[in-house]
Amino acid sequence: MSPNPDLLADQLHTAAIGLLRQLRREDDAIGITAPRLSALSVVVFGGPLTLGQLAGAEQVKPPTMTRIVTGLEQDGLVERRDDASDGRLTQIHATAKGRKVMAAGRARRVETLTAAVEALDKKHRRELESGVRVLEALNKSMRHSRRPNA
Amino acid sequence: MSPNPDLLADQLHTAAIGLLRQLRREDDAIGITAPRLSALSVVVFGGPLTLGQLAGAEQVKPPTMTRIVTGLEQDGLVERRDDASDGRLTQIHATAKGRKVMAAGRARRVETLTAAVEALDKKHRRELESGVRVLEALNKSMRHSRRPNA
DNA sequence: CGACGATTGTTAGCATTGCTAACGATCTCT
DNA sequence: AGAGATCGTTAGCAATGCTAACAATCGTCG
Repeated sequence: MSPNPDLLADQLHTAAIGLLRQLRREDDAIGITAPRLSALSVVVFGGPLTLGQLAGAEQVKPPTMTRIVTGLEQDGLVERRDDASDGRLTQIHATAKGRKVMAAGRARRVETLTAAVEALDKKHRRELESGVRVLEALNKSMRHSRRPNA
Repeated sequence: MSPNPDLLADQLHTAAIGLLRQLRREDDAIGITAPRLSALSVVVFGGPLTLGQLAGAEQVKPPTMTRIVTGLEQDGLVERRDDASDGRLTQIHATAKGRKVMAAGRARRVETLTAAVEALDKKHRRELESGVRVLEALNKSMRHSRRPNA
């Protein structure tokens, strides 16, 4: 019962991959890809922010975020606005449509997952909740303990 | 403390996305991408199997798996062999190098994650373990409850 | 035995994401 | 004013994922 870190890490990895493969399909079916939905979520709930900040939040390089934002903009979900005080900055604002789509998309995005979670009994659901908490903490710690590399 | 399924599902989704973004970077640094490593894992541990079976196991369409296998083959990690009894089938075998790289890759792949897991105290580690168990069950149930679509 | 249909894998072509490198514009500091 | 830093974009590369269309092979049925 004392979890081996290596094994646990590997199992977590595998489980996360499997989960996302499922969800990606759902997202694709909605007509908005996962990275875009994720970015839109940040813009909608995190208020207007610059492209660089958004890239940082999504842990992606600026060129990648430029394209994602362009896509969202073409779909009318976000808006680019020049910053009044600093001409280099581009503020990304959510549009009304963006907010609407986000609400609907968010609901549908996790529909399958929600159904699966609902099927769990209370005990398992609580276990999952604890696990998610730990997972969130894990993400933060990994994000901050950037090592040079291998 | 009774977890709301919607919220929990969404948090899980977000956490899984964040986790994989981290790990993908590690995988990339190794020189083998996540889908390839995952496929290689199946071939190494799941014995020889046909391309179609591999595609099914990885929940990917055959054309996608064709390219992944081609990549692995060019790296000398797997081998294509014609099936003796059915000329349509292509059996995918792991090479010695493939097995070796797998072992090393697997270790390095979860290195960062392992370090993060190791940093957890016993209580949190056990919570994470329970969560992973539930997650695995969740994946299976989602995989089987394929709905038409939205 | 031969032809038709089903199965398997491949090729071709499209879209998306992710990166690095290089550039233009703008700000800041001297 | 000018030098250097910062921000976003463009360009170009690699990889994944899909659908559509094809070739090859198998199995069955007349």
